[in-house]
Amino acid sequence: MTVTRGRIDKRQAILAAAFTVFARDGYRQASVDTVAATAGVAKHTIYNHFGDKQSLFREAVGALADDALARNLAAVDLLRPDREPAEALTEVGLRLAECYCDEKSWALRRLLAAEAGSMPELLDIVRDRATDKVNDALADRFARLALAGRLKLTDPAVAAEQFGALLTGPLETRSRLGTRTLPPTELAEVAGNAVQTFLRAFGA
Amino acid sequence: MTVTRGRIDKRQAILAAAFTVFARDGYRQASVDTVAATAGVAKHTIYNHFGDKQSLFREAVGALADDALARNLAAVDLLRPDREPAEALTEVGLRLAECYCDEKSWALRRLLAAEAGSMPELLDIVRDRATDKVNDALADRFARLALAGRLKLTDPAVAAEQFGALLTGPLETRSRLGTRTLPPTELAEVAGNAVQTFLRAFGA
DNA sequence: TCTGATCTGCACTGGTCAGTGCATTCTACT
DNA sequence: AGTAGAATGCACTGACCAGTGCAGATCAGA
Repeated sequence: MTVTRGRIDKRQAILAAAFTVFARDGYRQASVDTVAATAGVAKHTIYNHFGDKQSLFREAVGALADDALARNLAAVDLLRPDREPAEALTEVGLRLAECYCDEKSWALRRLLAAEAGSMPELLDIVRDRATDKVNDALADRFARLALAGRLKLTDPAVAAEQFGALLTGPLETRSRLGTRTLPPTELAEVAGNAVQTFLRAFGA
Repeated sequence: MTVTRGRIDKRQAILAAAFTVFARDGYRQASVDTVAATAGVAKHTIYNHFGDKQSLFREAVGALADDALARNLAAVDLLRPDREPAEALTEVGLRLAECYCDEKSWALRRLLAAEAGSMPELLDIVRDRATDKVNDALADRFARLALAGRLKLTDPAVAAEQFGALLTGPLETRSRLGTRTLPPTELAEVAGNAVQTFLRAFGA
């Protein structure tokens, strides 16, 4: 359609294929040839677009972070101050847990951990583009709930940090770093436990 | 001294060097030649002892898990039912946080995450030899405290899971997967926050 | 139809590395 | 002193892979 439409399509296809392959094989193990084959594209095309393997990896990770951000913010957005906290928190907790346990989210975290040593800037990319914003949004909602007298807390940021921890910690352990898929009932159980403890500590 | 003393010493030296190198370079990137050089040993000696690179890695990870287990259990052991829970929990929390933030512990977790896809049995090794036992010990202490009327909780295992999560979650975020070293004051802050929230939820 | 940019297929270089083979040396025990 | 198991040094194979070069195909817009 537009001047560079075909070019943009290739780029997207490459990024998607890249993440798939990196997620499956790991950054080092994955070969650019495999990415090219998966994307249905010549290896040269990849180098034309991204320069080298590392830049391709960075961009693929960034794209995934943007994806994750959108889904997480949509979940947090359900936490409106006029809703009953217990009910709203349970829904938000479950949604966030689902985001966190998404296959691609696990892959992203494993890739980050694997390459944190050699490419520490990756962590900043993901934090700047996703993690921090989700945490801020959650803290903002908590602050509003506190103002409305529906939560008792001194520091909304800490509350957000801990709500997240109560979800992610158990999920990480139980799903074995994402190598085991949790049944929906267990997801709900973890979210329920988190909300229960959170409200015991901070409920009005 | 004994018949195989020299042999055992070599083995230990290799395991220590292996973990150091794997921790620094990652499993794929690390070369057996580098491990041999670091251990001050011929490459052949490594293959004599461990067969191949993967087995060496497994054994090095297992040894680290044993180390970590000992230090974590020592921390949990401070939680005696006759102590004031607030005080004891704070001390235990801080100790556990220190264990968790140990340089080698971070390296171990990063290696696990990196290779979880290709060697899922690693996760079982570490869980069987360390994680599960620490959690069980903690749950056991919580159960005793509840019996003594010093905690109000329905499920000690869930309480232990969540106490751990309140520590590890914030530590993971703040230290950026272990790439940033937390100042002792921040460690204490995280532990303090965790204990405060935990006692708000479960304190008698 | 022409032109320039992009894409493709293929072959190639240079480098790394796991694992092996062999001849030699060391060490501990008898 | 003698012997067997262990350790060493070194050279080598086979495989994998990032990145490049080139010659030709494709497709856009003028």
